[in-house]
Amino acid sequence: MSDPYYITTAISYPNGKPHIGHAYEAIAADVIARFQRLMGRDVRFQTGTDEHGLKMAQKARESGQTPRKLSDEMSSYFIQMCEKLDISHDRFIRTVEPEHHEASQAIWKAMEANGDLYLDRYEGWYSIRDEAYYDEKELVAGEGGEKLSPQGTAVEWTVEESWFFRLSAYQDRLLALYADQPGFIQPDSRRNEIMRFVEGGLNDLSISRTSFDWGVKVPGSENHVMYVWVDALTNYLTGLGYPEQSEDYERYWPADLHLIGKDIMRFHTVYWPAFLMSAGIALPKQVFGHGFLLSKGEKMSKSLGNVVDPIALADAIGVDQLRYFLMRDVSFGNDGSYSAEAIVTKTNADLANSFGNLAQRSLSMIFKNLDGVISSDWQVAQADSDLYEKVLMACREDYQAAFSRLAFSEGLEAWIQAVFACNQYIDEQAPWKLKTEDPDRMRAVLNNLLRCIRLLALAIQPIIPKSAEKLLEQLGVDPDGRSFAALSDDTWLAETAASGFTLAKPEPLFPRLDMPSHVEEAA
RNA sequence: CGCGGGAUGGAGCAGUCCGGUAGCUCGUCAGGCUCAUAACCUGAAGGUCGUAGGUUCAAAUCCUACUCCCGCAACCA
Repeated sequence: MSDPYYITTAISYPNGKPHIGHAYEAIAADVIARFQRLMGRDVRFQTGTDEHGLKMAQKARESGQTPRKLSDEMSSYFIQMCEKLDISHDRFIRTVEPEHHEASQAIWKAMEANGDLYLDRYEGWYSIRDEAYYDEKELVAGEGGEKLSPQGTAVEWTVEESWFFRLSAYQDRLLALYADQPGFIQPDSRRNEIMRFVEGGLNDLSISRTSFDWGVKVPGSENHVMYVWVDALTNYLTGLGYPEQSEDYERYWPADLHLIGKDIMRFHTVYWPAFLMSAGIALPKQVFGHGFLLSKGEKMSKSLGNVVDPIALADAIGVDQLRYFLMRDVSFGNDGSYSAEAIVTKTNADLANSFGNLAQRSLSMIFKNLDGVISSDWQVAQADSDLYEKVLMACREDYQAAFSRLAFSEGLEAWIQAVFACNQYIDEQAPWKLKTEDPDRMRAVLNNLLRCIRLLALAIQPIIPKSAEKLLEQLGVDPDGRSFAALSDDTWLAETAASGFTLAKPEPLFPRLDMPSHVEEAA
C-alpha cells in the first residue's frame, strides 16, 4: 500500500453562492491532490461546507425557510462548482451531517475531560435586531451620540452564559510547535505574523452561544450550541470517521495539508492545534495560507459588484483554461490579480498557441506524411536526444520539485519553457523540408517530437486534467501508463510502435479564445 | 511609534532569506518560416530595481531614515 496523503480545503460558509475565491482554493487543492496521486501517493482529498451559525440562521429567517432547507440549497451550489471544475475530492462534507455532530461532541468532551473548558459569562455589545455581538471598535455613533451597530441598530451591553476554552494555557506549547516545525505554518510571512500574534498573549476563547440554536449542541448543556470554529474545524476529523478509530482515520490522520485562505490562518494555526493538543489528537503536518484573487487589482466584494461567478467564467473560457491561468499566473501564497483579458491572453499564448499548436502541428505531420504510423527504428541525432533530455528534465525534475513545494507557477514556467524548446526544435529541423530531402530523418524528428509531447502531456495532467487526457488518448498512451513514474519509461515509443497503434487525424486541443466581449460579461 | 504586504524596462510578475554580468510573459519594432489553431522561430529597442544615506572590492539583494500604495469592520478563500 502506498504512502497516504490527506489534503483538505477549508469548508466554505455557504451564505452566498461560490465565487472565484472558492474556485481558486478548490482548484489549487485539486492540483495538489492530482499531483500527489501521480507521484504514487494514496490520496485522500476532502472539501465541504460549514453550514451552522448565526448568519445562516438569520438568512434563513429572512427568506422564510428553515435553516436546514437553506443550507441544503446553498451547499448544492458548492457541490455543483466542484463538479464543474473537475475537483477530484473523495469526500464532500457537510457540517449538518449527524456524524459531524457526534464528532464535534466527541472532541468537545475530550477537551472538557482534559480540564480546558469552563463555564463563564460572555459580555459584549449585543444587537437584538441583528442577533449579534459587536466589538467596541466596530460600533458607530448615532445622532445623539448613542452607540449603534455597524448596521445602525441599537445595541446594549449584554451578559450571556458561555463555555470557554482555556486557550491562554497553550501559548508556550504553540510557540514551541512553531519553533520546532517551521513548516507547520506556510508561507513564512504568515508564520511570522502568527508567531507575533501568539507572542502577544492569548485570551481564552468563547466557544458556545445560547442566543441561537442553529448548530451542534454542547454535550451536557443542551441550551448551548458550539460557536464558530470548534464545530467547523472538527470537519477534518469527521470526514475520516472520528471518533471511531476507523480504517480511514488510522490511515490518513494526521492530515498532510490544510489548504486555506490567509484570512483564517489564526483559526487553523492557533485554535485548531490547541484544540487538538487538548483533546490528545495528533496535529496536522502543515497549514498553508494562500493569497486572495483581486479583480483587476481590486479586492472583490459584493458591494463593489465585481464578484465573479466561477461557473459562468469556466463556461466562457473553459475549465482547463481557468485552472491553468490561476495556477500559472498567480505566485502561490501571494495575492493574485485576474481579469478576463489576462486569462484570454495567457491561455491563448500558452495553451492554444504554444502547447496546443505544438501537438497539432506535430501530430498532423505524422498523420499526413506517415499515415499515423509510429516507429522507433530511427537514428537518434544529437539534437534529438538533447531535446528529449531537456523536456525530461523539465517535466521530471524542475516541475516536480516546484510542485512539491507548492510553487506551481514556477513548475509551469519550467514546463512552458520545455514547450518552447520543442517549437524551436521543429523550426530548426524543418521536417517539412526533410519530407522530400531526407524522409528517414523526417521520421526521426516527428517521432522524437511524439515522445516529447507525451512527457509534456503526462506532466501537465494535474493542471488541465481533461485536455491532458484527451491528448494522451490521441497519443495512444495507455491509462495505466500515465503516472509520473511513466516519465522515466523510455520504452514507450518502441512498445507503442510495436503494438501497431496509429495516430488518428488530430483535433485541436484548445480553441483560440476571442478577445473578451463575451468573456467580459462573465468576469 | 498598532500589525502586515507591496513599490523592478509600456503592462503584469520573478529574483531579495544565502550580496557578484537584471530574468520571464505579454506588448512594440525588424527579420525568418509556411508543417500547424493568422499559429511557430530569430533578433532588437526599452529598466541608474520608490527616495536619500550607509556597510562592502561589489547591493534590487544587508543596515538606517523617509515617500507613496494596499489589506487589517462586514460579505469572504
